[in-house]
Amino acid sequence: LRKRVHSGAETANPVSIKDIARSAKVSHSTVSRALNNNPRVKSETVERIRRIAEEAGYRGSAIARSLATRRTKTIGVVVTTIADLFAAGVVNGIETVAGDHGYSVFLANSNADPEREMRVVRTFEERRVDGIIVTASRVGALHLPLLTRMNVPIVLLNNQHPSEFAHSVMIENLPASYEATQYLVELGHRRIAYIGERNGRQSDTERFGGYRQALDSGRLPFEPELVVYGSGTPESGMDAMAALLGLAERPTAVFCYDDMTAIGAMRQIHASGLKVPHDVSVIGFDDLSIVQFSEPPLTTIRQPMWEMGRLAMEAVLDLLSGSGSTHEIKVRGELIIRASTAPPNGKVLER
Amino acid sequence: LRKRVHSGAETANPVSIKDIARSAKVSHSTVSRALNNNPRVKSETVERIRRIAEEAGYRGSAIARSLATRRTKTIGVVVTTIADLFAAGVVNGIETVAGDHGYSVFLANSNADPEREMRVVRTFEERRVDGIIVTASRVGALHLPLLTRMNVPIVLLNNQHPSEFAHSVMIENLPASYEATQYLVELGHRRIAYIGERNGRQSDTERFGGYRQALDSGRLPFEPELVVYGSGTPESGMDAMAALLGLAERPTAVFCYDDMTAIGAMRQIHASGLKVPHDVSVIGFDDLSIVQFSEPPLTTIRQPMWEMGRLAMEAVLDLLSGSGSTHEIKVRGELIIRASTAPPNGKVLER
DNA sequence: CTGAAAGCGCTTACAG
DNA sequence: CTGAAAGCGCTTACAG
Repeated sequence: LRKRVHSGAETANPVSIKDIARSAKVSHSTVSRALNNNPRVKSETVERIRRIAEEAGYRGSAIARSLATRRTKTIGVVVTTIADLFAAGVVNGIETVAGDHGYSVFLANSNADPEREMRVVRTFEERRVDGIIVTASRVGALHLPLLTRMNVPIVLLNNQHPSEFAHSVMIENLPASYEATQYLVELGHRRIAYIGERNGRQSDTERFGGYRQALDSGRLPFEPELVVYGSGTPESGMDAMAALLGLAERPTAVFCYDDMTAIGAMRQIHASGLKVPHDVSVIGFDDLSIVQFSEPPLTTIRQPMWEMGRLAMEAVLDLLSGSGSTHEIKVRGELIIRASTAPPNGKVLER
Repeated sequence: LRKRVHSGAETANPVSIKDIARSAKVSHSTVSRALNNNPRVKSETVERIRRIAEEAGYRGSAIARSLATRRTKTIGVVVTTIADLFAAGVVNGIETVAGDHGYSVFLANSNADPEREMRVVRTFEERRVDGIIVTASRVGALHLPLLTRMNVPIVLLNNQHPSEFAHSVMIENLPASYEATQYLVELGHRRIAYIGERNGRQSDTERFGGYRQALDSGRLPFEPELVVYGSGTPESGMDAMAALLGLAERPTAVFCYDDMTAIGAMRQIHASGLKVPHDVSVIGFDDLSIVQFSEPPLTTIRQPMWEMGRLAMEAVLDLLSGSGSTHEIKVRGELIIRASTAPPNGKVLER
């Protein structure tokens, strides 16, 4: 059996509206109307044309339609990297509802590289995307003005600078972090650390804020030495945790900027011969699908990633329908209690 | 500060080639040539036109260009779900090299739903993508004939049915699985289990094949009761492991279809009060970025996901350049030894 | 209910 | 080196 190998050169032309007009002995205008279910064309004609189109394997050109209608039914999604369960979850939500509404999504990684970011903006402009969703990326901060120029709806998801130019979907960082830290306080912890994210900007500031407020309302002193920074990777979480474990008086609990950091923190604790939660309790943020299977299963704040993606896409759709609304959607996180948290030194909580 | 809220209705037209032709007092043909660096146009003219275009914020329409050139510089990527570290890693590789070559990627989730799969195929046809990459999806199996009809290069990545219609990038399952299992044999294990993936088709068959061959060459009997099936999720890995632990004589080691299954298996072992690797050694497959931080860090077969994505995209580019080559790319897995494997009962290996 | 015509914004032979 | 013209495959007023 000889392989059917495609070569770029031999592309055969797909059948067009004209071809089927010829077969049906009508004008191509009529074909267009029939295929678009225009009520003005006789239903028999519609049927006949559809049948012919079907037989001919006709597939309308979205390109030509876009040019004529000036709508591409396309949205651009930019993420720092898709190889990250948070971004992937969000994109999954976006793509699913986009598809349900006849929209296709262009996915672009920025890799936190300014040049790539510029390229992405440019590409989306040239592709004439109808809308843009930016997920937790620096693109928003740096190039929002450029994106804005395109005059299409832009929705920022957990982005650092929800400016006056764009709509947004954001997790409510502060109350969630407050709740997480407060839970540690209630368990009886007195030395609670925070491992932040150096490049987390507003998200980090807010999560830190919730931590700090919970300490205050628990009447615990704020100890600067208990706040260290990573970069949102397990490796950096390990380093940060190592620093905390090296303290004269080490913390008995640590609240982490995100799950990846928490996973690294747990690894470091174990590598140091200590146990989670007996020696150190750990809380993450995100509730990535895997952390319920970590050892021990991780207590964390759930961010409904898929839903957030859905909300962002729905905001775009609403804006495209001409609604003049402003979308500033706040999503609540939820504390999910698992086995990585316990009273200090494994003592049972009393009161 | 009043928010600038975009409404779908008010879209302003971007500046076109005609607008800048008017400013430059040349024909739009000349503008087109200048912008495309056609050597026939006088370099001063080119410069002047470029400057004007720059000032006017001109951004050429990829839509119009696609219609004229019949090339969209677009490729369609279909995955079962992007919310999966394997798919996400592959897509990251694809998108990065696509972007480097001026291609944009349409991402579509099939969610293993036949209707969605059909829709994806249809969409890619209408969008006139220049090429398609299908990642570990049933789409390949079910709708390859439909995709083939489009007459564009199709590259299957770890797909079940690399048929005669498409090009492929695949991990070499058998030697990798053989190596993993053989490693367990060398450690001294005599009862080695395999947790497969019910829907894994060819991949599962091959990984099982490697397992089986390694048993043979280690002169170990094949015990059907030591082969159980999950579905590639941690939950299913837990169930499968529970079944193995319930055996009269339980295995001392288990080779898993993938890392997600292995993570579930480890969780179950720990939940049963046993230890990895002391009581049961575990090996996964994939080397997802997180498993080096699992407890204990997971021994696994590394699949170079990003590279595989790159290779798939490069194959598409090669085919688009008119090469008549056939691409059947085999990638070798690599055994990464970490702490989830040890001799049975923690005995030190002797010999 | 249907057709002829114009137009969407480009590219590219064909002339000069 | 540059322009006029045709065409890519659709949609959509405008007529009838």
